[in-house]
Amino acid sequence: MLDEEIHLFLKALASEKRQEMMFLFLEKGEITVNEVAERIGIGQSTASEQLAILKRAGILLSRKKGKEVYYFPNKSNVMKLLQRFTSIISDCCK
Amino acid sequence: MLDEEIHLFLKALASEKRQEMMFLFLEKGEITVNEVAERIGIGQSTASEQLAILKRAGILLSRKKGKEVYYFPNKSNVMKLLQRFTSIISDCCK
DNA sequence: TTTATATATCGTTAAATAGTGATATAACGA
DNA sequence: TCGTTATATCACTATTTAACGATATATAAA
Repeated sequence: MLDEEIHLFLKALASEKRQEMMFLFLEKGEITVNEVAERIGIGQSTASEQLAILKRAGILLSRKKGKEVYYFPNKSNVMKLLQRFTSIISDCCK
Repeated sequence: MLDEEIHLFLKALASEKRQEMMFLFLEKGEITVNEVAERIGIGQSTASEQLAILKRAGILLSRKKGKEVYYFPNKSNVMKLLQRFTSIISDCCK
């Protein structure tokens, strides 16, 4: 149907908690796992797992600095996927 | 976070089955509930429920003709939501 | 090297979602 | 009117997803 990449992307965006997470990055640019857990009000392991989902979906990237891992938006990829999805819809559904 | 409308929209698109459904409309324009059930390979009641989710999410509309209900894409609303979402992302995440 | 901290992964439980068959409702045709 | 068909809704079960605490790994600091 939709290619796998877009499917993963849409799935990742479906959860309210993950949407909240995304929007943390608007303010902060990049954030550590623990910071996300605190700000959203979930456990460390949950935050780690949800961030991994966003990363697999092409929405976030991460870099390790010392013992911390900073996550940050993969904005160009998000825009690319959104545009692809938009044009699929736009070209169809006469 | 995201307004409720966009949240619902993204949630509705998360499921593979609902994505398949959407893409049926690319070919056919409008389809009845039973037709959807057959084409996707799910029961009538499931199709009805999933179509209702897509409708609540602003993705489909329906009209009744005799005893059948035809569903069809609410393309203008989908485009509107997609564009709103795109510009939220685009304006952020420096 | 030992201790402390940050993260990821694992096993489990809880909650949300999707699926089914049965049934109610509404419209059509005999 | 009565039977048939299309859909929606309901009660229930199964599947998926999210959450947690415990633990393993890696880095930093004492």
